Amino acid sequence: MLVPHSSRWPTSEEAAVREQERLRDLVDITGPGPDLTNGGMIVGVDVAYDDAHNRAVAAAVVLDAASHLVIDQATAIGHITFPYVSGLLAFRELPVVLDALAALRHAPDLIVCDGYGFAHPRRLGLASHLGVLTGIPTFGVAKSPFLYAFDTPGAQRGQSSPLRDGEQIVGRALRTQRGVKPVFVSAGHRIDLDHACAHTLALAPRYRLPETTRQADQLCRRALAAARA
DNA sequence: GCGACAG
DNA sequence: ATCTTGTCGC
Repeated sequence: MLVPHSSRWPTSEEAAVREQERLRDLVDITGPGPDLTNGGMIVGVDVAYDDAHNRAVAAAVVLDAASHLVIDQATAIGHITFPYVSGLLAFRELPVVLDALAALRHAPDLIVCDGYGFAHPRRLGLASHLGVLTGIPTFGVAKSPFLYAFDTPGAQRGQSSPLRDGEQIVGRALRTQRGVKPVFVSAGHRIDLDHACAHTLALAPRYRLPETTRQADQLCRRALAAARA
């Protein structure tokens, strides 16, 4: 797919924060997102790290929206150019993620990220950031509540509770499987929270994490292991 | 000042 | 994220 390489990659934390403040005004977390009732492509992205060699490998795996079968996939390897800083994860992960997305045959209809979107100190988590850079609808599914508060959702699959930053609702704790910890969903760009949660639930019929994330996670780990050897 | 802190 | 064995359960 075509990916604009016009994005800026700051090297200091101060410049990164300024870039987030510039991009957050471009985010749109309203609307139903893409209509996938007549088919479509959902892509999951994830990154694995090799700190010893200062390298990162990203994977992008495209699933058919209806069958959840893998129809395309790509990986990319790159140098780590930004440290892990809570709140600035996008600057560490997205450069190599964009390279993996660029290697796909076609542009997907929806991107599922490992992490947050709107639920972020400046409302620009990596999912929202990636959405603004690509123009493609995105949302985030995280494995921990980050900085935010929530009440334990009901035990049944599909039950949820608001994820709160003070009085503001920034996402949702969603139970994708009975008897398993919830995941934390937030809107990224060009799709609202309700639709993001519906997609998350549909993508997790058997496991806690959506199939997109599981496939991308496995692929980038395999690719990193292959690069080491 | 100290600890917490997506991946 | 990553370092890491066995173990309980479907």
